[in-house]
Amino acid sequence: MSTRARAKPQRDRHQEIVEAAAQVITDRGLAETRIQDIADRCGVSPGLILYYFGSKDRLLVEALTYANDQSYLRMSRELRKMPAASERMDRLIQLSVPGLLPEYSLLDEWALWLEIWVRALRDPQMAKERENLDRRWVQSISEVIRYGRQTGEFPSDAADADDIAMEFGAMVDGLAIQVLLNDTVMTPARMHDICLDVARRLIGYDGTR
Amino acid sequence: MSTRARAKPQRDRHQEIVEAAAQVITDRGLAETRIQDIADRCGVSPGLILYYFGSKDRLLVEALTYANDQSYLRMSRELRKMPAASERMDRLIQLSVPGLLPEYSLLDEWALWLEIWVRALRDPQMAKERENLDRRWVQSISEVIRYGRQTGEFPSDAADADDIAMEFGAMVDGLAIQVLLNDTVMTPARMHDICLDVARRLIGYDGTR
DNA sequence: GGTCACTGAGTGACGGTTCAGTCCAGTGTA
DNA sequence: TACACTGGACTGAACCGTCACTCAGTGACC
Repeated sequence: MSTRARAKPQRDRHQEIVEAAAQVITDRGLAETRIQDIADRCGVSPGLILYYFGSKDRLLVEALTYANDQSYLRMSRELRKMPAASERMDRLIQLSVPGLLPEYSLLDEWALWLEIWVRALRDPQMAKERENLDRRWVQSISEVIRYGRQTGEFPSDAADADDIAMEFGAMVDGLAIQVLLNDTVMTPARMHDICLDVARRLIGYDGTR
Repeated sequence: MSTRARAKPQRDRHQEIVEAAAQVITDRGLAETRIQDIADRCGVSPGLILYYFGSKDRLLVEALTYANDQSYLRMSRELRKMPAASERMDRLIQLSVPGLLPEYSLLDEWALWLEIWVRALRDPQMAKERENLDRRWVQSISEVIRYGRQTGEFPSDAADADDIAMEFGAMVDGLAIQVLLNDTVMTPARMHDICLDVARRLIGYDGTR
């Protein structure tokens, strides 16, 4: 019996699998992610995963970059809604602190960065991809700075926007790692304070905190 | 006549295995590290590894913390040799940039940090260990700052030494990740420049660069 | 003789990959 | 409308290499 109708309504399987994979990776970690888990999550056989992606590795890389892509786009969209550069900067900072906002915990997103980094150590394709992804994030910082300088909201006599963005972005990465790993000293609130502080010092605007 | 020694010269096997494990992890990555590899590296059977450590996991955690320990101690020793605080600070910075000094590439050390972080995501013991290790590094930064203030070499009117150290340490982490992953924009030299620059700005001393 | 470091041959589980075959939608044909 | 055929999505089971871990045994030393 079991005249199994095509259970799933024919949506884009490729997409569906990538999303499931990203989910599994955040849940169990890259090293503990099995094809079976991904298959289970979209109610499909392991064979089908390979049918679409050829190998586990190809899927993993795609899932990692896809997930990062998504959160980048979400932030981009958010920022564009704010008219003032200082608002954008403050929001950008909020959206960089893992665990600060209950509605966007970002813990998963940051955990995926760690996985990307480790994989990039030995996988040249991942290394290249990682650089692209990272560049984009730093760019959106420097865009906010330039935007503020253009509108006259930020002073224009400070350092090069790209340099500030790199420096600031690096600090955010370092702090986020600690927060993500549940450091007892570096809490989300403290990271948030530091970021606001440093941003204002580097860019030269004053917040309304 | 003295009794003939064992085939293996009786050195502390425990130690030997931990060192071999650390080596293998840096070579192949945590995920690709097999007991067999470690056994091979110290010319011993896989059984013996388990005989000493009970499980692979226990050995891995010990190896990761051990390796970190070693490089911390090495830096500590180095710094103590320098009389001037500014020299200490400059050396500390040199010893933080992966791939800057040919004699201490530090690439391995930083790669191990990445592995520690990922593991700490899901292993509470590793998370705790990671915090201890990290705290120590940050502390040695703030010690240098306090030392410089004590000797009058650094101004004492700037921010709290611990705060500066955390902030600076976080930035170093973030930059080091990029350098480690062969970023085309963030080279060792550039990271070095940024670090010197930021350190001088934060601490308020002037370098002789 | 007893203990301890150590070996090496298992063993069992796991998990990626393969593959032969099933099911079905669509298409062409009469 | 009925039927045959095709190609692609999908399954389930089997395959097979890999590894962590076990254990019975060995030889050296006290």
